[in-house]
Amino acid sequence: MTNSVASAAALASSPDIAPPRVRFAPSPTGFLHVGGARTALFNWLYARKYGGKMLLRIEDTDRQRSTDESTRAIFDGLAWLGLDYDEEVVFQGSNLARHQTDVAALLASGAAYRDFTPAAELERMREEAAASKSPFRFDRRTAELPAEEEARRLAAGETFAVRFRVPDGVTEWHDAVHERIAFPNKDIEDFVILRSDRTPVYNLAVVSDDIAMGITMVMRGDDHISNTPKQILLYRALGAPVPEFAHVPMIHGTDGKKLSKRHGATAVGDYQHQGLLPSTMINFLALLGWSPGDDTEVMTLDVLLDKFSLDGLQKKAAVFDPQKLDWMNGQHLSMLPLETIMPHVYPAFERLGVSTREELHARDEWFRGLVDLLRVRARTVDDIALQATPYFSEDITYDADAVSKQWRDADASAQILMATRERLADLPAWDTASMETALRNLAEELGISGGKIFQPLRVALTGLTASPGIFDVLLYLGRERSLDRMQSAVRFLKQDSAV
RNA sequence: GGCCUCAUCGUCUAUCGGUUAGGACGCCACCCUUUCAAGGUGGAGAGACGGGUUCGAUUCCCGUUGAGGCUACCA
Repeated sequence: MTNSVASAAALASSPDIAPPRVRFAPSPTGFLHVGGARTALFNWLYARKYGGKMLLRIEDTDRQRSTDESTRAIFDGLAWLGLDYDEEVVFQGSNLARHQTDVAALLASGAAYRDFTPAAELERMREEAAASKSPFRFDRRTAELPAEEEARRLAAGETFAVRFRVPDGVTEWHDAVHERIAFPNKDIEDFVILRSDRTPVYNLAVVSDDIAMGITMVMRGDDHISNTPKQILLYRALGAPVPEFAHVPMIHGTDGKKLSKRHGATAVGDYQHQGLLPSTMINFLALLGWSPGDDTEVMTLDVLLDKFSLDGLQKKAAVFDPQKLDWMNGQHLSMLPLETIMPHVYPAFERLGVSTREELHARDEWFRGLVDLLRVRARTVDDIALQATPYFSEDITYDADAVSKQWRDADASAQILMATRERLADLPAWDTASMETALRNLAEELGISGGKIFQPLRVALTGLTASPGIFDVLLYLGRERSLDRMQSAVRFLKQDSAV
């Protein structure tokens, strides 16, 4: 919401908090995952609802796995969904100096210490612990090194990692979705905050950046719950205010396991290319792990914004149901203003080779009318394009089932088709009202039901048994093409009965 | 293994101590109807288990079970 009147109205209903600053912080190591997109959505809704700021931070500190392509996919995905953000995008990798400064401060205050234990040695201890089935916790062997020994090893050029000195006690917080969560500090080991190559580890980088960005509310997946006590400890040691936390539930696949590639499309881009509407994705994702509290289901972004509140956040993981997604897209397809869906329709026609953008624009009014006719019976924009094929291609292929069902008696069908063609050819005007009058009269004269005429005609015109109303089909196909198709059908039927 | 989190129809959810436990997707039937959709009506379908607290528990507490997450000098 960029509209100031609207945001002022939203503010009036906001909780008694200062405008929140939230962030979406994906790591660019794959495509924008639906889970990530939902986290972004909730953050966005929260920021926009309460007049706050939504920031974007790319956590690219893992040089091995981070790619520019992936960063672009995140930007593209957010843009497609219509989730914008404020201020400059922050790239975590460029904050290295600050991260190191923060570690130095922690070292200076005694909140952290140097650990000279070689990685291989740590590995060995971990394996030993695993073998004896006892939990491994760093034994603090280097937590209290005498100053002179430390100086000596430093001078000798020994490498070291920096570990946070976890204090005694219990670390707890009030989570916006889980209420109170507490971790006894004895269960938290002295975790590494700076690697021996002087690069920061995740928890330190996140806290350092969230402090620098002035983040007041951290909303993220609940797989981060166990990172939270470590981060809270870091905030305190750094002398910074601890933000609020909201841990939203995970999204699972149909088998109850964490959503992954096995479950099919998990990248937002996949759905975009399958002809899903962005408003559907938003609507569907919002309802996974959040509820407006009433029975409203099909919603556009502005309605979502109106209804959103932290209270509706769920604790339980939600299963991603592709069937409901499909249904919802069908709802959006028929409910949204035609202008809103048209931009998504043109690319589908091109992608599926049904038509070209130039051709479509050349007779845009006709095209929009056709889309309007088809959208109510489609579930994706690709469906629309596929169903529109008979109105674009020169040739027509008769579906085998359609032929055997509706043209069972070839001679009779040909007779009816010829009579039908004659009446339509004589029509003074090509409009649905005249068509209907003419054909209903014909049916009465022949003493048959309308369906006996409409059904064979539908096959002749589209090759299929399913289509929009038959008069609309005639209208959109046009007089010439309709009459041609009927002629071809008669030819086909006569040939067929001759064999 | 340890720590943390979670638990209402197959799935998404409503319920904030008292309801014939409501809605939606999916499934089935019927209606509408020139077909297919859409729409309408109806149906089958749930409080994991065991203890408490209470006049009364899906709801509050404890335990069990199950599920998920974390457990790196990854993020």
